[in-house]
Amino acid sequence: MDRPVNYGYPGGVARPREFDEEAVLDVASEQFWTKGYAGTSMDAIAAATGLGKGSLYGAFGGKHQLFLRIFDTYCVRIADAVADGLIGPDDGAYARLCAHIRAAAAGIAADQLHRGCLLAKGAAELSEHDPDVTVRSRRTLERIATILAEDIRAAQRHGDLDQAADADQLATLVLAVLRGIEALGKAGMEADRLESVAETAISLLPRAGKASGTDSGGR
Amino acid sequence: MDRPVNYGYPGGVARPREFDEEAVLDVASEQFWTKGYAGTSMDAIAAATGLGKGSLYGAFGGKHQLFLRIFDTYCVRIADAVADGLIGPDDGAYARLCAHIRAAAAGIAADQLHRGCLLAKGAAELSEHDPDVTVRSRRTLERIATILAEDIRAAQRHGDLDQAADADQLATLVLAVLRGIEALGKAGMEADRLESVAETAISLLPRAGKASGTDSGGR
DNA sequence: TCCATTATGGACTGTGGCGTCCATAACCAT
DNA sequence: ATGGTTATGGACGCCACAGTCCATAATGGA
Repeated sequence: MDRPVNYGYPGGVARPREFDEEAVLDVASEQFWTKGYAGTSMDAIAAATGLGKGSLYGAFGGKHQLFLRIFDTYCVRIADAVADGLIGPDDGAYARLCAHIRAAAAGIAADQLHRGCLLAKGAAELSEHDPDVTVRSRRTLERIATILAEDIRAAQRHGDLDQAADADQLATLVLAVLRGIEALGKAGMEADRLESVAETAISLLPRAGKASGTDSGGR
Repeated sequence: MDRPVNYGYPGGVARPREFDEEAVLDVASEQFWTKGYAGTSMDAIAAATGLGKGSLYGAFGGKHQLFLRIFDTYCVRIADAVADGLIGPDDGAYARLCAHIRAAAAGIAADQLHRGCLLAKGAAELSEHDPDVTVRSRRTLERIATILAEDIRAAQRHGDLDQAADADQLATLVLAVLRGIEALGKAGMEADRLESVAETAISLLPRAGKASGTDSGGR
């Protein structure tokens, strides 16, 4: 039940899978994404993939495990995408950051169905009662924040962002803005205002040489 | 069925309600808030209130209508709370804004159960497929944004915030940051980092007399 | 006291979903 | 061909839930 294929078989050889695991995961992912965890039924996945329930449960264990697996790959993919967009030489780090913020806002604004990000959706729906989801979402956000901070440090080294600013704090703020844009988008805010939020955020980033850095940090 | 009490009765007088409608709404609100819309059953509400299903349906119509009614009052309450905190004389407008941001972050950070805001939770769970919820959440955010913008304009008049900044855009950004902090909180980010996001955001507000206003807005 | 009207609460129905079970099928070394 | 092993797929059991129904209760006017 654990190993799908029986190597080192003592006497017999098992029947092989007839379906493409990745394809099934894609279909299931689509369902979870558009209809949420509670709104997606295993029967619907079975129907959409043409699989029988037995195969589904045999291959993935159950609804929760299936979702977790999809959630995992989504988290990795999205963090990888951020890394692809932001990691690079110091020269251009600032431009990459701006482009990333704009692209994120544009993507959310263009998402007519308000599906949003599966990470956010899954966290909002399940995180409260599902520690597995909480752990994964927090780790992913942590990774994204780290990448953002790294890019910000690069921009600081290159002289585009104020050296006095705390890169980690700034990164967390940028992350909050990105998640906030997503939340506003899901709440139905118009596309152009979402994009304007991105522009405003960019315009407030502490450019090098100017004042208003991180000084009177409350606490 | 519409009017609960029969005034101008033609022949008879109806039996009066035996329960406190507000109390039932409070209990139901608690359930929806902690367990979500899909996760809350009418049976659970009936059990928690001691009511029979007949009374519940007779008084509120159904699950969706009940939720909408709770959602409505929550939206009004939260927007009223923002108004209470932010509306006031120009002198102090900036301080009120900072206090509000800090208070929001602190509140989210202190929310051990990560219940978050019913507005955000409802929107995230239902907005995509429920136009009633979409409309209400968008209107509420709109109202909050307007209040924020008004306060920002007051702070500009008083000379605390840069007059050159677009108050509406700044207000939307602040709103995005607030919603973003909430999203990060629900995703499991630590309390002190959430509060540091608030401080960073405050420190980046365009203070009067300093540069870095809304100038090279992309596009 | 009787009546019209509405509230009450629990039984009941219909639907849908998760997970299991099992007869059958495909596989390959012997 | 046989046999041990795993895949397949659909029927099935079980449970939870939204909403309805109805016998009964409470109320004040006639």
